[in-house]
Amino acid sequence: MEKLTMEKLVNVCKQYGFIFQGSEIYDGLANTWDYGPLGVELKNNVKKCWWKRFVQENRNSFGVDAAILMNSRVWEASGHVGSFTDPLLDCKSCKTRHRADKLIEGFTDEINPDTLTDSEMLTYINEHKIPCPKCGKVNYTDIREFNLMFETNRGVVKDATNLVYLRPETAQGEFVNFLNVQRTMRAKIPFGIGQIGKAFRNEITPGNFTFRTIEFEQMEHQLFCKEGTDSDFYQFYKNYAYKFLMDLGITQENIRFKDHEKLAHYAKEACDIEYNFPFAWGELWGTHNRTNYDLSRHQEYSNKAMEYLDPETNEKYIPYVVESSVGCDRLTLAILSEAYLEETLADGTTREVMKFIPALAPYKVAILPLIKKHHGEKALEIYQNLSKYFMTTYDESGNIGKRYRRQDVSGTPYCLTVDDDTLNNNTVTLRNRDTMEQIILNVDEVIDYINDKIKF
RNA sequence: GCAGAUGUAGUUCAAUGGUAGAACCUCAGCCUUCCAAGCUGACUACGUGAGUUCGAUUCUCAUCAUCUGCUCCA
Repeated sequence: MEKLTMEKLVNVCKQYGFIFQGSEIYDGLANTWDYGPLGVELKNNVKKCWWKRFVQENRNSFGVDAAILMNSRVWEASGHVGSFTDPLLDCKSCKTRHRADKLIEGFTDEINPDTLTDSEMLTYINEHKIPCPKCGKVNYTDIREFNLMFETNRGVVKDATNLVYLRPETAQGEFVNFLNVQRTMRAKIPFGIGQIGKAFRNEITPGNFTFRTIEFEQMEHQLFCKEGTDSDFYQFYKNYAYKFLMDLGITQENIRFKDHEKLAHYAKEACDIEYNFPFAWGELWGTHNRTNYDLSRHQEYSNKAMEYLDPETNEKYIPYVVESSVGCDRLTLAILSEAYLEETLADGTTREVMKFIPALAPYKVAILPLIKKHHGEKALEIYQNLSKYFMTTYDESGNIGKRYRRQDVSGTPYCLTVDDDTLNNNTVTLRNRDTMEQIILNVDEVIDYINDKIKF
């Protein structure tokens, strides 16, 4: 089968109700996307599975849902106000855009561009005649700072004193609540805080479908531990993430580890799991050993002790943090591209099918009356009952084969047909999307049967 | 933000300086006891704005969006 193209995937998502362009009737807004009826179910299921694995199933792990708007001093402490900006300049000769700090970095090791102001960087570049990487000329515009944080204003009057930011990452919400969680949950180190939430970045670059968007959802887990145990936990969470992806049905050939060549200033160790998206390999999941950088910074900026008192040794220390961070939208995109198949069946016909694992499937079961006139009433009755337990859909339009195909491309793992036997003996036929096998069940057994299959 | 390409029903494609056809999909009806069958009918489109013109979906410009490549990616 030929490789799935991004264009095809976008089309399928739109056509079958997974993902639509944001604000579409107004010609959209670049890099925003809306999840449709099937997409929101899929994404919610992704979140449920993650939460289960990273919060629910670990007695030393706790969830939070922090506010998107935070005191601006949080972002001063995190470094985002100062350095979440790109110093950009354009080459006037060939119209390419470059980062001033990267130009200097590539030119010399003698000077750290982070210590220079914009005008000093520009002066340095021009004095040393650092050539444009594209055309080799030295003919640059001025440097313009581009801050990736969205800004808004608290209160009715817009001025600098009430500037607030939409959070560019969710992690700070876990850090600032470290003490609250530790105290209220009586947590002992090592313990973790998990969070799922939106973050916002004013990206200027286009982004392959939902891969890079200006508003996105992160699923993050911060493990607070003692220095010395951090590297072991770092290794553990790398593998834990990998295993989770396998369990979601991602194929091994499509993911790989990639260690960061250059570490961020806070990080001791950092590794990405990349996914082989239809457009290219792309970063999906980061595992970072952030040391005690974040909590130390918050201690410094807030003047609150971010220390943990070890009850056994009476030792006080600022914990190390091992972060496991995955983009929910990217993971959902990976799952979508993984699931879509154009399949040739044994009888030579073809079908489009979304092969999600049952736990991720938007609808778990479709109720199909074989003949609308004869079986519709009974089928609706079954629908009403099953929909109390899981997402159930109902379709009475067209012949039975057509309805199976519709469910195939929606990713519904089970189709339940209601026929004369249902009316006479209370049995239904359950058809499996992947194997095409049909089994006969008593209608009362269906809930238990499906609940067992959709367990994650 | 740069360069290139693209923009006609939900989708895939036509035609045309005198406002557009089809197939599939969808919906309704008939038929149908298990994998896209058949019959009848219905709905739906020239991305947006300006200019040229008697008249623009068609030509020009702008804009918006998407795709590909740069660039970027704590």
